[in-house]
Amino acid sequence: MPELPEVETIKRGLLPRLRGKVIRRVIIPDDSRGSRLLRRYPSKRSFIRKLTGRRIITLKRRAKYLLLHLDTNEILIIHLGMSGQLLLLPDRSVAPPYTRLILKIAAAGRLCLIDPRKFGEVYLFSKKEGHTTIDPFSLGPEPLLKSFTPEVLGRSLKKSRSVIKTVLLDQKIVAGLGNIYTDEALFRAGIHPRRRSSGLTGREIERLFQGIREVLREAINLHGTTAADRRYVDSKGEPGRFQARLNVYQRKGERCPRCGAIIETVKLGGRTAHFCPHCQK
DNA sequence: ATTGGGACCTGCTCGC
DNA sequence: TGCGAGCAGGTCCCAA
Repeated sequence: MPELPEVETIKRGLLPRLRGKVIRRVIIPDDSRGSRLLRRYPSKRSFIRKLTGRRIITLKRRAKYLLLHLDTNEILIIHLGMSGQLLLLPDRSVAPPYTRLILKIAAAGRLCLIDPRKFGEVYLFSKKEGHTTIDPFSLGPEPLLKSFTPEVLGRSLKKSRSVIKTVLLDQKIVAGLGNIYTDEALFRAGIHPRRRSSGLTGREIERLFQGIREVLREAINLHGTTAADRRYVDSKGEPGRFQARLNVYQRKGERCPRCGAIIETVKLGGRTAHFCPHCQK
């Protein structure tokens, strides 16, 4: 579900409510197949022990990961997978169905991670001495930072032999894009998703760079995309509003807002790419 | 070494 | 109405 703009929205919503607060209790509800949530963290017991009583210093986002910096040298890392939600609910509310993790936060409420499909994952990462940023996943550049430039993008695209749609989904190339925003960025750039990334011209790379930046900024401003199934909501349960601005994603069979041609889809790398056959060459 | 395909999960929608 | 197939915002793992 959540791509960069959705995770950014969740982070912004939670930051003022969680900053400086203490985690009083950690609950991982029983799961018949054990906790897949902690599949890369060695021990549920030590996870709970290390979190309990910790103060949350700040919240950050890296790509699609939410990072809770604790008053120890550790960071709680949350990834919401395909179907994850993070809701901060009042103290005495009942945990919704599919709640996989509950953090009881003093003077804030219950932070519930809800995840029907169990693709979400959490773990604790220890900050190394002298490192201010963490990067355990060898992620590529943050697309909204200054360090991301058309040249940086272009160099990565030249190296790959794959199709541009697939390459943009690779988190090592650009961190934070998913199926929605790759489709929308390619539309804005006028590039067909099946083009070879190494064959793009300098001008096309420039347009793609701008397209990525613009679509992410606009989506953040509108609090992300709540698609047809309405699964994505922010930490207060509010849907996003960017879906009204989608040009191609989930608009198969509809008319292109720019030229009126019928939007098509194609399967690439196991994902559905949406595009306008007239505007995207 | 890349890269493409399947696996991991569950719920929902659509067509027969 | 019922049922099975196919689909879904992501990432990892393994065989070519």
